[in-house]
Amino acid sequence: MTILMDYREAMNRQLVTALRSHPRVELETATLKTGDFLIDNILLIERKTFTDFVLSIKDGRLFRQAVRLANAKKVATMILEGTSGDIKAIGMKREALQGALICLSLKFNLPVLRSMSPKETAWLIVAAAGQCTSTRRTEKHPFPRPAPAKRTNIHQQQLFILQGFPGIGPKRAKLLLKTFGSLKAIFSADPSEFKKVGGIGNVTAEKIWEVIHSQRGG
Amino acid sequence: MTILMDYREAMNRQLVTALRSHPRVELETATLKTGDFLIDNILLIERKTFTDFVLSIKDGRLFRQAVRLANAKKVATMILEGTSGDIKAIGMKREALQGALICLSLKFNLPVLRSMSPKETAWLIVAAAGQCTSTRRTEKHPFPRPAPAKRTNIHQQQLFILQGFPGIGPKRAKLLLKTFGSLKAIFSADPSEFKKVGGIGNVTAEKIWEVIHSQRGG
DNA sequence: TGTTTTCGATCTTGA
DNA sequence: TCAAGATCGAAAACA
Repeated sequence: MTILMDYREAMNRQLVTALRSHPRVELETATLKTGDFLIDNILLIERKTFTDFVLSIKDGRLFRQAVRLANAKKVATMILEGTSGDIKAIGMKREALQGALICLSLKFNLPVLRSMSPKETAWLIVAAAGQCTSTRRTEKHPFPRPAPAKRTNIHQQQLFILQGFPGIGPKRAKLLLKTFGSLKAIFSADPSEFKKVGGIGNVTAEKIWEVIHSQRGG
Repeated sequence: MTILMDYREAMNRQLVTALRSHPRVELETATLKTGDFLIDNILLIERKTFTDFVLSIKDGRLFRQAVRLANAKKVATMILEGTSGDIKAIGMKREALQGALICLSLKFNLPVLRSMSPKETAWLIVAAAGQCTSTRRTEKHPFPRPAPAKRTNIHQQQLFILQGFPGIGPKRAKLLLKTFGSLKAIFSADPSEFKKVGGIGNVTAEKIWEVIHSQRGG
């Protein structure tokens, strides 16, 4: 079994030692674009300590990573490492933790395994790899992935585009889309119709209309 | 939110009480073929105590259930209820537990959530249902879009907006604007017209059109 | 199948 | 110390 390990993880002595101690494991260091471990090009694993976990929630990194893991054409999982003492020390509310786990598991189809120590993390990696590879030998895909809950949200993209207009931030973008229903309706509206939307005045309405209708060279 | 609860779970007083205490929850008892809870016909949940869990591994019931849950066209998850003390009391080895969790998560694509008590199980059910049913959660906090450096030039603004569409970067944005002349013309075009622009093919054309015309709730 | 474009990530610079 | 800009590489889409 060949484990490609991201170079960052290579600095974790305990984990590396534990992995090397497995006779069937061949460990290589590489630069992985997504995830921390790639086993036999089948199984993709992201390892996070609780501290990492909390930080990556705060800066929104967690969910971007989750999307990418789910989109990779691999079996993907996250291993969350730490004890209940760690959670308390960080000061994370249990509800917040559970909420994040629900989101990862159900919205992103990314299962989360729990580990108490680097040593157990190593064990989990090997065990998971063993189950995935053996699965592959017997049947190709025993159970098709449940409906891809992933699928980038069109609504989100529409809001994103609206925010490109001058004077339009998240709040007004949401109001506009709610009022008009679709981007097409917004792009076909008159300045006077914009002003009916709360928070948009004369100046902003005119600017938006101008950007939409301005022709090349005019 | 309507929760269909299997009649066997109805005997769990603590759980039922906790569920009823949620104002938005409408609780009904039914005979479910698969799983223990079905929420809004979207989310399917199997609840197990550690004791159940161990027993159902031994008699092979666990994996048959997992197959059924995975095959149901719903978002499915298992809630494992109990404390670490319970595990010890049962005498289950940690490796065996982890092995089973790996199998459920990766082989059967059935994520497992952990709960300490019936009360927390109720909380988990409601929270999970909330995340699965409401796409509105993202509506509340749209991600802000980083603004461009210069906003003075109208032409630049138009290009910036076009780059908000999927698959559109600087090159294609410029080509689009050059071909159609104004944003208005682009937003009124058919997918087939997009494809005439060099560098834009089927996939991108359809995506753009979808973002423009997609209506709220459809 | 080869080439181009986009997109995410990292690195760097400057406040 | 953090944020915005430039750079780089990989994946996806085009032809």
